[in-house]
Amino acid sequence: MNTEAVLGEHKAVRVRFAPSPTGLLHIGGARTALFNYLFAKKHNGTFILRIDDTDKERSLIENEEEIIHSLNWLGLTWDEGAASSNTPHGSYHQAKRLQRHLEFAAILQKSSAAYTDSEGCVRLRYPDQDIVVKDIICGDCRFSPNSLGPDPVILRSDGTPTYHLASVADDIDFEITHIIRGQDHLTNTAKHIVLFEAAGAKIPEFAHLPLILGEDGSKLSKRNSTGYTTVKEFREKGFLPSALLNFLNLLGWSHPESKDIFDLTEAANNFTLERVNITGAKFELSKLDWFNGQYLRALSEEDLANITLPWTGEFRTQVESKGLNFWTKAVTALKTDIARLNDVEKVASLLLSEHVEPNQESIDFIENEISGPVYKEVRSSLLTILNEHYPEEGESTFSQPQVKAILKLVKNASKAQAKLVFQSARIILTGALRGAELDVLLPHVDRTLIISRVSNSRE
RNA sequence: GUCCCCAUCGUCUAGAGGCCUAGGACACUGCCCUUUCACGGCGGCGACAGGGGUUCGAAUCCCCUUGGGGACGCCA
Repeated sequence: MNTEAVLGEHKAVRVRFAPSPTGLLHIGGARTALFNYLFAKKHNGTFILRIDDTDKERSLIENEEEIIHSLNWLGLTWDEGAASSNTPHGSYHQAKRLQRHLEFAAILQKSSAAYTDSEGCVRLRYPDQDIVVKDIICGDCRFSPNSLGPDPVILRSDGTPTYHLASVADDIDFEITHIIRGQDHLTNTAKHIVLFEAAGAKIPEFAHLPLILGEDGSKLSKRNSTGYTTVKEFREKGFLPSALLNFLNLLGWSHPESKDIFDLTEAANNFTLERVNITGAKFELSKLDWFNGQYLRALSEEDLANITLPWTGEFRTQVESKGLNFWTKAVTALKTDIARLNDVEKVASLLLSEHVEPNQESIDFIENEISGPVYKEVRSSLLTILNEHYPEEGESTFSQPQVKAILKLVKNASKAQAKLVFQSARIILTGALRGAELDVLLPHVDRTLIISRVSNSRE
């Protein structure tokens, strides 16, 4: 049971990602979509998007739109299915395939593979023998029918199909060859195998992916209070799709050459289900932050400017009026200060504010009995020195050598430790103890702004 | 509770009997670069859950214990 054997049969690989629009796309779903995508690409197969909207009450069109938006944002494009122009099998929305599902249920009832219960539901009848799920990742899992709970409902008392029926019917009709989904579906798969057999259909290959766990070690869900879990949230927090994808790719899979940073093409070329782990993986945000930094810093100047511009927030108009050239140079110089895109507004503020509010760390510094006096001294000497210096002819900003020279004068005007002097200057000019180098930042800030920051700073 | 699955550094993982005094990445930390932060570079800390087997030899195979997770819906 391995993919090589399947390849040997020269059967065209067809996989599907089948989200339910009862919620948004969360990262577990995104990882499932990713692995389906990679498997399809690796085998020159077809990646299909199906919308599992059999729960009429809770399925929302907004959710469906957001799921599709998220998949597109990630770049996980599908070859066939919902929201695609390629739809050889008709609708890929389960709700629209009601007739087909009812037909399937009727066939099952006729062959007594299913029966109507006292409540009016149609249930699948379990066989007497154990059901074995043959899984590429998990190996063989044997279930005795009575351990799977009551016979699964396939038609509700109102006559509508449930997930089990609709999913299997569509997997058969869409000629799905490999079902790649989360391990939480393992027992469902046992039920589905019964359905496939009752339908006389070929049973697809299965691969159950390890679960992505929250920091507390339990299944990551929307209810998980720690951090964010939906792709939408990651997008809004300023993560790059490339970084999120790379991070997700390494949750349960490893590159054969132990590479850490690779794109979708590289992953697809090397992807095999045999390299997928069986153990659940905890999600750790700090690693995602690292990936984000790596991808952000690898961006070209042009891409960096274009991607960061919409994140300038309240400074956007000002940035745009100063021009793309200004922004490109400034954001490139300050890119080591950006971890997530929502840090960009802070960077814009450092370039354009007349006044900077010191953060708590800085206030402590100002109020400290050792550093406080240095701060005061630096503040007044900075004011004096700046009043005597002007940018070169025709410029509104100091050049980097000028900034360096000014800082040197400030440093020499004090007998205090260089470190304290520079930290003081940093607080006065940026409001923070940490951040970009002053001689990198200041050449992008107008002299008038610099002076007003100093005079507006705390005394 | 019943059934299924799992178990290598704090985290993600490499590892398919000797190449393992267990490798990499994140995090943490030290040094260098920097008259300040970061980025970067070079180091450090840090794991085969426990116990029995099998074997000349086990992180790797088997069993038990313990621990963890998942599933048991007219949700998907």
